[in-house]
Amino acid sequence: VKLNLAVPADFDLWRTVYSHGWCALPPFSIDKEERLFGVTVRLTSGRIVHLRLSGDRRGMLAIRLSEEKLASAATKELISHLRSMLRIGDDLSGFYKEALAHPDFRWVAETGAGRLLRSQTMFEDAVKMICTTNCSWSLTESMVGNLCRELGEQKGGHLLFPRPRDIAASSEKFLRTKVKLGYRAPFVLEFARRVAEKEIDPEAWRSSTLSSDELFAELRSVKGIGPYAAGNLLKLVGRYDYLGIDSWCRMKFSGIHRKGRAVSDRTIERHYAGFGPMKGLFFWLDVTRDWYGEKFPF
DNA sequence: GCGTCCAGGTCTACC
DNA sequence: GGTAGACCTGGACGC
Repeated sequence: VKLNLAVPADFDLWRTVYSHGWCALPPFSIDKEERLFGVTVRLTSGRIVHLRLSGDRRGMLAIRLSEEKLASAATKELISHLRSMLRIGDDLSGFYKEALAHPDFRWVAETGAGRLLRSQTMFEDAVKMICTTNCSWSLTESMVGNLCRELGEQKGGHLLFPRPRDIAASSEKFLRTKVKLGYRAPFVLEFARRVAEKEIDPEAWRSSTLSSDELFAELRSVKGIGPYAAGNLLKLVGRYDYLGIDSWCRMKFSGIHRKGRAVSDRTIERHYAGFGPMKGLFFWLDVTRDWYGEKFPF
């Protein structure tokens, strides 16, 4: 099945795909030769659908589905997930207006940058974020790949991220030795169990009416989610008032603004303090600016 | 080949 | 509320 989805004029598929590292982790995939973005989605019926997207036409997304047929309700659900993952409904016009006022950030509006790719669920985003902490990117890829292969599902060679109950049914030993989560294993297991038992509802974080400070505190109450992880998860629910600094950002900031000299987080905080509630997005785009000159940044 | 260091941090214990 | 030390893993680095 082929579908066309209308998107806002300022939406750019590849800027969104390469907004951060998630596009390199399953259930996302990139076909560089065909210039297609792949994603596998689980519908509430349990059906698994693989999509391949091309964004060559401005204002339109061309979608190819792995299915021969799909009922209209299922198609509607699929589109809804896609819009959420690609942040198609996010209104960035205010942000772009503000960006145009900063000479160093005019490129942001011109290139359609600023939509940060997210997973089908907030649970998946949170577990992946824990898997980025205190390790190299290659280890993050290994942990997420192992979670999908060992506990998720597969269809047609396409991996799907495990549900909370799939992880909850495993054990700390399995997560340590097979999935290679290391000391993160008890954190991920406890989080998955609390979500599976409906003690925590990560999906509600996306529409929470709490203030950002309160939501930040709630995210921090999950073991394994510290200031870095909470700050970046807030960005994935559309709140950009925390920076979510890690050593990679620190190094990039130092190269861009301090000639490579070591910088403290307080210095970085001060640098973006004048950017208001969108400072987290200004910060992230600043340190990833060199990605936007590349066809495939990684 | 082997030991050490540290990375896209966080927790706990202790002050 | 601030800080030291421990923590899994694996790749980079020095010897």
